[in-house]
Amino acid sequence: MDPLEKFEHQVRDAVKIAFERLGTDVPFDIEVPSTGIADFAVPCFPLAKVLRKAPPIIAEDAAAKLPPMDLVSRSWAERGYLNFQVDDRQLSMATLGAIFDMKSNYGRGKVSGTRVLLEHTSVNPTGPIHVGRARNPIIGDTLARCMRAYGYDVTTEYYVNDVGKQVVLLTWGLENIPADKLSPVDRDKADHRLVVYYQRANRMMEDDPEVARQVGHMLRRFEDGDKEVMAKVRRTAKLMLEGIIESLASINVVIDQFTWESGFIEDGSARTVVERLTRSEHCGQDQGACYLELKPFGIHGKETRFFFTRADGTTLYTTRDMAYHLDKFSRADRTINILGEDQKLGQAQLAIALRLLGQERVPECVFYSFVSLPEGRMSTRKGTVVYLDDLIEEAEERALEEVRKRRTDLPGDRMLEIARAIGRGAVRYNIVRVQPEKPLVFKWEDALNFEGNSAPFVQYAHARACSIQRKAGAARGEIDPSVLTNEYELKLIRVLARYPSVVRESGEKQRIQALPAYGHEVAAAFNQFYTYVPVLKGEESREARLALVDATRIVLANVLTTLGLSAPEEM
RNA sequence: GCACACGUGGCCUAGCCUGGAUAUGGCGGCAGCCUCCUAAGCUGCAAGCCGAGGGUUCGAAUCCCUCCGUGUGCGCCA
Repeated sequence: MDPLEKFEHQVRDAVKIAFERLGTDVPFDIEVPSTGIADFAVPCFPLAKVLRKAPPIIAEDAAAKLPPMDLVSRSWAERGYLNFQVDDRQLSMATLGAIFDMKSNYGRGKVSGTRVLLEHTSVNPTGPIHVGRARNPIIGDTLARCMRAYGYDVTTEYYVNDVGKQVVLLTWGLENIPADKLSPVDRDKADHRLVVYYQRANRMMEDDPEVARQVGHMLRRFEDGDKEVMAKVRRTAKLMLEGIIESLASINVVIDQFTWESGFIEDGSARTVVERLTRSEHCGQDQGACYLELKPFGIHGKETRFFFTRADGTTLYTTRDMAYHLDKFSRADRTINILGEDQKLGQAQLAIALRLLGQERVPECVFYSFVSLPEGRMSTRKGTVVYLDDLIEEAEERALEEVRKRRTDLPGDRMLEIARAIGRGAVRYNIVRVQPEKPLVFKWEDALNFEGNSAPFVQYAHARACSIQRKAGAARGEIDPSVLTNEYELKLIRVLARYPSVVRESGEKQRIQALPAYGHEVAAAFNQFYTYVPVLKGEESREARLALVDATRIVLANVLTTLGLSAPEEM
């Protein structure tokens, strides 16, 4: 339930009537002025041509022809715009009414029943997640939450890459490298314990042709479908995955399902894709390897051929990915992939190939730019990586310092709990607040920012609201919103009223960065209210103000939850 | 070379899809605010040819074209 809806409808109806009285029925826009000059505005410029009059005159004329509106307190013409200010009392009642009716559901859209399969993360199980890759689960999980809030039936999925040289190499390393030849493990966690084998195996393969031969042999057995090798590799991937899942859990990312790449080899569906593609008129062969010529489909570059088998007939990653997408289409109405920008060409090729298979559906993709370090690109080999686990640990430690400074009264475990909420939240918030397609340079000072536009800023406002409520004691009876008349109260109410439209923006249009921005706006409006308007000593306004605090608390909690952040009751 | 993205005060960023009033916030800087609900807060000040140039339009940060800069891709890798 959107409290602003009925106001906008009334404005629209009234403007339609006014324009008709001026002799036109051209469609018009209603906008929300960014300057805050009015609640709604209708630009009259497009009518100038039709009515052969200057826009300011049209606005004046139309303003004079507006029918009476009970939800609007003021309407006026200004610089070619028709402006409207909604009635404060009506708005307060509608907004607080909607929030108290819906509580934790305030802002949610209608349940649509549309099944969405959202694939995200899907990092190769060869090492711990580093902050470059961490953009993926954070964007994916936040988008999933936003879409659920808007009413979609969302399932998240991780596509586990347990096929190919990387995991085979890691598996070889686990079997053949004695523990005493390894560099020390920096963290007692499955992925960190295993990655040293991967790094070591990589070096050994480069230096020693015999190792390369052994790994090559293992890979061939794997691709021939050797059950023993496949099971071994899968076990390795599973082990690594445990560590990755643990890291994800620490930033509140939970994945609903895991699909294993090797499954598409086992069940023959990758093979079926090959057979069907081979029948395409665009299919060609180069020394036994099959490809599609994609030049006619707008693919540019040095290589326009899209290979889907090797010379020995075995399938490639993209072939299996096609089988995976056909499987996804059978399970959901919409499929969304969160991918790094390096996947763009691959996805374009995939989309064309799927169409050649007769598929009308194509996956929707959200691409994000890479996170780099000030000194350049992250690379596991060069050791220029920051692991997500290290970032989280650092964030929590920094947060704990801050909590200790402020709250000497709390027991240690409570401090730790709050520090966790803050540290982890700060990490997520700082990733989602910028558009995915913008490049991101990782800087500790930004990632650990606890003030201004940050998660702790929003969480702090929530904690303040809770604190007032704790001190207020028993709940009130009926409240009269018409006593909420000062500028801080009204500003806050106007912000709270917009939440449903922000959920629509982030969930339907997939612009998740709108949500943290809105959270900041609510918190800022509340902090101003908090500074200048006494609540507990609010005398005859006390009950109404307590209701406003409660409404704000509900909205802040809803925003935080949808962002995957916790809403601490004290900080 | 070709393709795709990004370029907004010293730094980071919203707005771009769907053109409209004075371009959104934050960090940093400067100056203030705690006998009163948690100062992770609040107030004020300084700081912008919205990468450059052209076009479309009554009107362009927003749409189109060219150029410059940065990133990414163009494997019988995954």
